[in-house]
Amino acid sequence: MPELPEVETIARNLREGRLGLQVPGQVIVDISNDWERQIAAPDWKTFRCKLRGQTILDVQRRGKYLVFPCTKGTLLIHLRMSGDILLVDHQEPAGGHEHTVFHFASGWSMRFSNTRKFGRVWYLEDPAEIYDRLGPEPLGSEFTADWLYTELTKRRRKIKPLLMDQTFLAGMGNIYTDETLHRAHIHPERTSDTLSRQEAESLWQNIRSTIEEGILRQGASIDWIYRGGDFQNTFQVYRRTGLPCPTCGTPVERILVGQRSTHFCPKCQPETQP
DNA sequence: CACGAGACCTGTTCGC
DNA sequence: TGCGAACAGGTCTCGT
Repeated sequence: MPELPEVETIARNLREGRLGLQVPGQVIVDISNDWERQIAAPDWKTFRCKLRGQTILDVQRRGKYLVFPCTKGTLLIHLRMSGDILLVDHQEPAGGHEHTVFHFASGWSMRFSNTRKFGRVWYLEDPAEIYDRLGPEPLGSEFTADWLYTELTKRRRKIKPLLMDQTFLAGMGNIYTDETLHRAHIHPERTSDTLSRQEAESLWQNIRSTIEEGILRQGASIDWIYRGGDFQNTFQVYRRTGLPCPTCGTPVERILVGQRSTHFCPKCQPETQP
């Protein structure tokens, strides 16, 4: 589910107290867990032991990871497809999918709701081991049009799976990739090294503007997972199969690319370079 | 190196 | 109405 804009929104909400509690400054008195596989590293016992008593100093984001720097090490959470973070009073009855709960000294709990159990939690002395495997941030200064063009040229991969490869670029998911490629008029199956300099420039521009708009709109809320955002109201192609392309009226098509549902306009995004 | 298939999970929606 | 199939915002591993 959550891609960069949704994770960024959650991080800001937790950091700024928009869910009723500011997480920075909270002291973790204990952690409970009813599904150990959710703890990716270290093992659950060590995780609980090491994190108990620590203070959360901040809430940040890197790629699609939520990052909680603590007194000693760093807590990281990846929400994957169906994860969410809830802040509630200790007394609040538990939902059915909250497998890891952080109990704060303030009487509040931070619960990791994770319906499909894909999400994972880490406690690391040094988060570099996660960061090192991630590509640049789309809104960061290392991600330039020059860099993108050069890197596209070095590979011969379909553009959509490449943009979603977190080691290439950190944060793009299925929604934002489909919307970005539509805005840039690039077919999702174009091979990366066939993009012209001008197309790479447009792609760079549209990656940034799509992500920025997603953050401004506080992400997308679709299906039964409501996150408060309204980016879904601006979708041009994502999950709009058969509906007219807002630009040219041609029905939006759905194909599979890299096993992922892919939506595009066959007229605005031709397979061959115009 | 690039790609496809399968795995990991539960819930909702769709088609007959 | 009921029931199985398809599908869902992500990532990992394995085989070709």
